[in-house]
Amino acid sequence: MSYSPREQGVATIHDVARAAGVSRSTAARALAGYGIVSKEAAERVLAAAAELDYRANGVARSMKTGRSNTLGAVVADIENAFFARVMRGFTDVARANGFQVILSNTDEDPGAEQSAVRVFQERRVDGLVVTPASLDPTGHLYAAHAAGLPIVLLDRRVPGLDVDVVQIDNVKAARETIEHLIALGHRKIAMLTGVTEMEVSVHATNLDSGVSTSKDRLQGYREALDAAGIDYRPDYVRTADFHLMAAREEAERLLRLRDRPTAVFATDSTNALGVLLALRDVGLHVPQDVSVVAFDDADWADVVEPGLSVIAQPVHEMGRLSARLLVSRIRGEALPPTQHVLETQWLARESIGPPPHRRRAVLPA
Amino acid sequence: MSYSPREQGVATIHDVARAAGVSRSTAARALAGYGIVSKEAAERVLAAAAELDYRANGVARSMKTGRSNTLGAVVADIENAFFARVMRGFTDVARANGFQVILSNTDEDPGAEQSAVRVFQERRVDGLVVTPASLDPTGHLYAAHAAGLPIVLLDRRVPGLDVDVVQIDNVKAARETIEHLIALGHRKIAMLTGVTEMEVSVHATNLDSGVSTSKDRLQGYREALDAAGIDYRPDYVRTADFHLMAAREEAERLLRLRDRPTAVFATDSTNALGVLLALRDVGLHVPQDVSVVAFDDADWADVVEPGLSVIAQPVHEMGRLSARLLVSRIRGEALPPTQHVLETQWLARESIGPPPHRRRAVLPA
DNA sequence: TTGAAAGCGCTAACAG
DNA sequence: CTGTTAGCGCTTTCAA
Repeated sequence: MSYSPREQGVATIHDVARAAGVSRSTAARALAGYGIVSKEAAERVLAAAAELDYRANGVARSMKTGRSNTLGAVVADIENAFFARVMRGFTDVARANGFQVILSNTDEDPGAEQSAVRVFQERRVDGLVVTPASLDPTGHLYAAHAAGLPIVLLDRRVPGLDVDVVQIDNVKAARETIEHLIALGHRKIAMLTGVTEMEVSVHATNLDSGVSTSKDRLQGYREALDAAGIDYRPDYVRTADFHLMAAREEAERLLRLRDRPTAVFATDSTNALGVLLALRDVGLHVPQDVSVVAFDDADWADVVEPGLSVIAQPVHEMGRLSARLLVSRIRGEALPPTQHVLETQWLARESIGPPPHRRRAVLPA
Repeated sequence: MSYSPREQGVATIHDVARAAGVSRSTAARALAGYGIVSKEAAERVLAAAAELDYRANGVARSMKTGRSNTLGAVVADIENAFFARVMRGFTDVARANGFQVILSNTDEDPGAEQSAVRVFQERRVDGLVVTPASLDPTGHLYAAHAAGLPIVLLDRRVPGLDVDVVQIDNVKAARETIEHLIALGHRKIAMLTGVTEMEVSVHATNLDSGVSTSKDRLQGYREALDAAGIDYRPDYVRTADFHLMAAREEAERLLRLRDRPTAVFATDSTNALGVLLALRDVGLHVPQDVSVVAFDDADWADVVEPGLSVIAQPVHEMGRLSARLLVSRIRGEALPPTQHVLETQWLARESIGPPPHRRRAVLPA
């Protein structure tokens, strides 16, 4: 009991070589399948390796080669269906290319993101995919990029960081959605969004310098209102974090406004769920009293009554493309950094309709 | 352009030592904070490290120490909300203890699981959490365990593998759920479940040798029926993989049986969603025509109409406990392997009620 | 309190 | 075709 029990795959290439009666180099060549080895030697090595249950030591290999065959993923929250699906696409492509994926949740906390990036650098990941938690303290991303680490930004941009970005056209998707509601006759359209930089963007003077998903979606919202000559009402724009109960509370506040909106635009599926819960709490009906529309085609969107109209993002493809970009950059196929804008899909279901004809100033019962 | 751009954190401890005018050993001691270093030396080293933006090379450290500070997670499908939440709990505790988490999806494919375990061993992870995709070809888990790698089984057992297991009492939870339906008057109770080992277990003669979540749930289902003197009907037990459309199709088949069940028990939230979709397709109402109950308290369970009654698993705690067990085992606090059975919670909502009084042999319209 | 030196297991010239 | 050799960057005795 005096050794550590952590002697998994205790056989080294040295042991294999000795058992096969060859040198370490020959054993290495036979095992990793490079260089030239005679058939008999290779067979003896492979047999010895099987016999000893040899596992190559990936750590030693990484140390020597400088590559870890590992990709780091820094996501906001793996519990959010959007990120879970994106990661699924990402890991599939990564694995198909021989890369493992290390995962880190930031919970939208820039500090957590910073330390995750640092740890990943120390681990010598070969590339990094990040959904940046903020615009502001991004020095760590610049530094990592400057140090030569391939980075892909997923879902969100960072100003001035010249790397590949995979996202959708959030401004356009939001604008078109709001235009759609306006065409139906709505003029009192509220928006429930995540916290990301909202505090900044709501008060920002120069919106078109904006980045970050929420900021873009807010901009699209405002553009549509502007074009229709509808005044922007700050009290119609609420921010919740990405947790269901927070969304529900904010939504309820929205629905209890004296001048209640006739439509609510939720920027993700958790917020949408919060809106639906709040509508029930308050006793309002969709779409007769309030129309609802949201980003992301959650698996339940077609099961709730009425079906939720959504802007579907190509979640898997966003993950897959991110992985492909990272892999090709790691392989040195260095194209100039590009912003990849994927297409969204509008899925019209039953949760939107014309606004109620008569304004009701008070809530039912 | 002749060097690789992959020179992140190019400064080594050697560079830091030289810049600080000390030896590598002293620099190492100062940086990692062990041994004894004079105050001035430490200060010079730290300053030099900051100046050079030094990042310790974790790969080299792992090579030397034999520890990677990394935990491997082999899960069936990160897109499934259950696993996503479990992983959230797991990564939180792992990170709090200084471990990174490497993730691998198996998609319920034993081959993928096997190669994932192999890769993790090669990467020299310090511990492994696994939701085994099958009972059968588990040689790789035995081998890894025998080689001294700490392993925790999550959600599912494997016969004879003497390691910590974190799960709920699936037999009991299923039995009580079915008993509840029987108490309401149901006698025609169907079950929609995942593929895991169902093919085996449905035809197995010796069910109580069973493992695997689905098998246990099936057993609980059968025990409840037996106790009530209700015959087991194979046509009432359908298996779908964990994808929504497959679940929907199987559920529809169930609902189109001539002798339609009056209640459906779904073993996870995706299957539950499939049942709800199928009910709508077929034009049946919950709970008047059919009662529905499922495992896992999905975030939408309270938003659909009527609210879905569920058996809630302590998802975060399952992940957190798995991580705690792994960490303490890695630290050598070796308790005997234990099976940790966590409590479920029955959340009664509106999706269950008494069966319809009159049997309808044909479907509406 | 510090430095020299050895070595973790592997890969990759290079020489044979 | 095969073996020798020299490290990758770090930690850790062991002497000084």
